[in-house]
Amino acid sequence: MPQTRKRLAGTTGTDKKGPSRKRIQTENPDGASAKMENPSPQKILASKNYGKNPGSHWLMKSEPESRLEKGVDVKFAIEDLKVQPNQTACWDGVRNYQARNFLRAMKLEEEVFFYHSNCKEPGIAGLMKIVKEAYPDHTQFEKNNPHYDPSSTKDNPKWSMVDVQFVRMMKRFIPLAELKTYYQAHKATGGPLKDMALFTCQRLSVQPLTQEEFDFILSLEEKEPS
DNA sequence: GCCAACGTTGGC
DNA sequence: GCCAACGTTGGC
Repeated sequence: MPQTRKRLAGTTGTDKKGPSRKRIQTENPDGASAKMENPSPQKILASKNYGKNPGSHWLMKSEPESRLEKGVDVKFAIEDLKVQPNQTACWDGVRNYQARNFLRAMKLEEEVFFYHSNCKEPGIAGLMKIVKEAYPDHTQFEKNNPHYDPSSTKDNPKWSMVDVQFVRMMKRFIPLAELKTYYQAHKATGGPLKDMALFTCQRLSVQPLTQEEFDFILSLEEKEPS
């Protein structure tokens, strides 16, 4: 089993600091209209049975550039997946409940966009598929792992992972900036990306896509970069 | 169970 | 390197 490290979402926050508190709440820049009309990300995700049906599509984020987390490099680019034995790796280290629940909903053979985050050019790099459904993430029990969770027990593991296999690179890299342009246009016109989780649930590292979102993004491969 | 503020995410 | 956004923590 390949041991790979991916950047994880979420905060386990196992070691709490001292009692000092000083952060001030950030103010909404446009003052008066503090309450947005937008439905909450949770409502959006809940409203569509995302991830509940067989044949769902997904997007998972990973960092393609080196970055140390507790002294361990969390870099994992699509090129790193490609050179694993069987081009397969376990997607470990997810420490966010919503993301974990999506991992647990994933079914064999479902397709997943490999998204490069926290890097020079963020965006969708390629396609992979689920080759093993959710099982306990071993890194939660490893004291020296950056994603060690002392609150989890082997009897009742908190965190799950899946195995993914490389399918192919995108015919061209689909940059975040381009997706965002479509998202903003579609929000106004009601196009396929109007609720895309990449923008409505910005910090979610494992997220579902509708068939329409998935198909639209694939169609961008054939288009000129905009 | 509320909610202040902490710490992380991740684009820019 | 900055910092907005936001999920999580923990005092009360």
